[in-house]
Amino acid sequence: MSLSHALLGLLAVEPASGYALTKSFEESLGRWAWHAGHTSIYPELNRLAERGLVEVTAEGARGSRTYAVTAAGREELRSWLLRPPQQSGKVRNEEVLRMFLLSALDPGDARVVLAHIAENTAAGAAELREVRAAHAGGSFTGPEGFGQLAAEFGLRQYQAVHEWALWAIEQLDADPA
Amino acid sequence: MSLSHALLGLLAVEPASGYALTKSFEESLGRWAWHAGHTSIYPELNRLAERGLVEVTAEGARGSRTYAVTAAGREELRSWLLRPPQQSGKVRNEEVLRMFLLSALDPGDARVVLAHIAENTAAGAAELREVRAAHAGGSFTGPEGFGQLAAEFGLRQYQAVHEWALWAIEQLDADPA
DNA sequence: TACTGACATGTCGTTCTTGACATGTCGTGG
DNA sequence: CCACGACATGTCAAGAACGACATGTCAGTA
Repeated sequence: MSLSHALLGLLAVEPASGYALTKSFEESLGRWAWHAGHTSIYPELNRLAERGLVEVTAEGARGSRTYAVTAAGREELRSWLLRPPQQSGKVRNEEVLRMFLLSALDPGDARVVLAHIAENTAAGAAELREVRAAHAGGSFTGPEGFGQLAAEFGLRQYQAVHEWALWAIEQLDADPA
Repeated sequence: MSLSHALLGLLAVEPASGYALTKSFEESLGRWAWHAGHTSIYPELNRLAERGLVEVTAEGARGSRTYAVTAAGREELRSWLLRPPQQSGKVRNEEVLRMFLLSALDPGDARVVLAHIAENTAAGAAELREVRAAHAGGSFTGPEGFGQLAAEFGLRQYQAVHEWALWAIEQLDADPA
């Protein structure tokens, strides 16, 4: 299961509580790579702890527990990341699905949807340019690098989709058959 | 559930059997937008038929049934596609997850993974350039357009990730901290 | 004729995910 | 001092998805 690796990855960069991890999923990881709510995260953390891949390193206010990866967890994460990517990874993305199904609409409707996409991706790109600026100048591994690599990735992704949408509108206009 | 809309979308472009839909998921839709196996597709088709969104229009050899969307199904699909995209769409993508977790590796390992990514995306882009060439010249709505829009989308996606990987390697080389 | 591989559809138990519900703490502002 | 919102963790039932298993047809070929 990939959720376990997502958690190991976040904890490998920086120890955190279940609550903090949930926030990470909401704000960055979950928007791009792997969605999960707290109802999946807490039980999974307990399972990882049972398997000895993470451990509680501190307990704070309001019953919070800070988890960190163990040596075994770090090794498991490394071997997963270096494992040759087998084809047929499960992909789920509702936004991309909408784009794939555009051809099912008549050209007028398709133009509307494409215009929405172009607008949203432009807004997203603008947002990420600010994030990137805020993270600029740090090192590229560790917590700093995480933000930078991710922001740059998302930004390029948004730009690519934005340009694709503009291209598609152009095609529709040129070929109203 | 998005699976139902994926099926409606494919059938709206062109009537097909469950088997043909399964192939579509394996070859294009499932690689980019929404993964599903035949064990999800067949029961869902039956459910859609019960709800009156699709219907069997022909029965062929080996017990095959060709489905087509009904007027109600087309309306449902259209309203879903035009619906304002609410934030927090569920995303799942193991490959992207790997990219997000790169910062958890030491720079040497990260370079290896990034090199793999650069290689794979270059190969994927080359493959899609051929697909695009094969689909060139048709109309942009209907079955033809589906292939063209999708191929172009995937190609740009691959290119963006490829360039991101090269950029990331450059950053690592420039900043070996 | 017999074999093989693609075509074609299905069930079933296990596992995963989700949304609703539940509980309690702590800091801030009215 | 009380209310509120953020912090913090959890359970549970319902629904969805996956892998393994199951069955049968049809065309080509050895």
